[in-house]
This record gives sequence, C-alpha cells and structure tokens, in this order.
Amino acid sequence: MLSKKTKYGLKALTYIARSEGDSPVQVGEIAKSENIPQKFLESILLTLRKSGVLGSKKGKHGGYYLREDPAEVKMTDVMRVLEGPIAMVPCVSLNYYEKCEDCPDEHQCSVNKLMLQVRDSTLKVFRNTTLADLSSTK
Amino acid sequence: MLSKKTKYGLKALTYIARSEGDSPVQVGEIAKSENIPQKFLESILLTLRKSGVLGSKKGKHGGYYLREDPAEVKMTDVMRVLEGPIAMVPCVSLNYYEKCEDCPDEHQCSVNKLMLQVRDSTLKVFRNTTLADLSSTK
DNA sequence: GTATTTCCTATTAAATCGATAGGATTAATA
DNA sequence: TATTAATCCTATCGATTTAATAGGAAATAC
Repeated sequence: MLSKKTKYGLKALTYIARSEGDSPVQVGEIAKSENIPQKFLESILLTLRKSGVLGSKKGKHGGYYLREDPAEVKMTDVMRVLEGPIAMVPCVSLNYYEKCEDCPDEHQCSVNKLMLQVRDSTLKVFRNTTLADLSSTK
Repeated sequence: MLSKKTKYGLKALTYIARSEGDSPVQVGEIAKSENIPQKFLESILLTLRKSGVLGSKKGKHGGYYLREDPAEVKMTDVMRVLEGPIAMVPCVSLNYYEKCEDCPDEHQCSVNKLMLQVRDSTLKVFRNTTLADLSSTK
C-alpha cells in the first residue's frame, strides 16, 4: 500500500506545480484545498524541502516553492524521498542494496528473480514520469 | 516492502515446484531448507491451500502439493493471495476498487494517474510470470 | 493405537503509521 | 519596534499491522 505520507506529498507537489506563480504556496492553503491534516502536511513538506525538491520561505507571506521546473522533477526522486526504496526487497535495490541473511545464492532465488522484474518495470514508469506529467490536466 | 509472508510463500512454492515428485512435501522439510520459522510457514501454506493454489494431505507422509502444473500458476493469483491487492491505492485496483474519500475527481488526481501506470506495469510482469519461470534454475 | 502430519485459534512483542501538540524561529509590515 | 503570520523542530500517542509463538484438535499411515 502507498502510505498517506506519499499520497499527500504527491498531491501537494501537484498543487504547488499547478499554482506556480511567483509567490510561494502556503501549507494551510494546500491542506484545506486537498483535505490533508495540516500538521501532518507540514512535516511532509519539510522532508521534501530537506531533500532538495522544495524550497521554502519563512515568516509572513512565506511558503513552499519548487526548486526546479516541474518537467525536471522526476518521480524516481520524489518517490524515494516519500516512500523510500523503490525495490520491494533490499536484495534488488539499486540505492539500498542489502544481501538477504537466509539466501545462499541470489541468482537462484525466485523472490529475487521476480522482484527484479517488478523493480525494473516500476523504475521505468518513475523515470519516464515527471511532476509536469502529473500536473497536466489532460 | 514485500512482507515476509509473501517472501516465505514464494520460496515455499518454488521449493515444492522443484521437488515435484509424486509424494507431497512436508512443511518441516521446507522450513528447514529455506530457513523459515516452521509455525509461521504452516499458516502461510494453509492460506495457499484455502485459496486453491496448493492441495494437502494430512497425517503421516502427508504434506503439500501443487494443484496445477507450475506453468499454470500465475503470479497474479499468488501475489493477490499472499500480499493482497496489486494496486498501491484502492482507486486503481481491479479487484478491490474503492473510491477515495477526499478525491472529487479521479481523472484529475495525480496520484491516481501515476499509480495506474505502476499497477499496469506490475500487472504485466505478474501476468507474464508463472511458478515454472521462478522455479527454473537458469 | 501410536506416531506423524496438517489444521485451527489465540496471543504476543515489536514495528510502523497517521496524526497531534506545543512551541521556537524567522520575516513582513504597520 | 511590536505584532502577526508563516515555517521549523521535537516529542508523543493511539491504532494498526507484522512476524512469530503456543497449544492443541483432527486426520491418516502403519
């Protein structure tokens, strides 16, 4: 299951991309419009900022804005920040590889074989999709 | 993340497929060979049996066996039994569709748009993979 | 009838998730 | 400079899920 954190994060990013003017977008506005608990959303946008996807401005008239053009924001990055590793098992993860305790030989492991395919196909989707794609209305 | 239940289940199925003779395979043997807690594996094989993937024979010389040829056992079925819905959000699920509370229009929802693609690509993998593929050593 | 195996239910410990609380920090503006 | 409004940060909480264990009932081979 996709976590609510990721779901909310994607919706917020989309919202920001769509309302991209020159002034930053406030958490309260997004939370209200997208039906997201504000405090929860705060922490999500914070992690997106720390990861470099969003920038922020504090104080009155502050808010969040995209650091790059929506067309440059790849889903691979966003998903890794919000949801964690894309692979469903560490032994097929590109960025978080870890050997299985139990498994003597990965190349004979059926789980490895199957999840490698899933990882590849999911990765293909995320690599070919940007925030601009998500934000376009058609 | 893939649950251990699914991981263990896939390994067990592979083990059974590989040692497919005429006599059923016992839980204890699989557990030992694959480093799986036996009692946990018991419950997993039980759900696989209830779902129709496995058959069983009780008592001495009992055990589990495949109801169909490995080449007929599709990953779509196995994964749905073990891991649940393939879709990451209910609003793009084929078998467990559910409308989102918050979302006024699915066709304008970025999460829906993205997860639909992920579901399709994952489904393609599972539809094209059988237990025979997992069990082959090459 | 005894040993061996699956079958079933209940419980538990730990981890994760979703959300909330409370306030510190920063910046605009009156 | 005081006030207001926003992000920033840490801590906590309740609920759910996960992984595993426990104990025994039911069935079958011999």
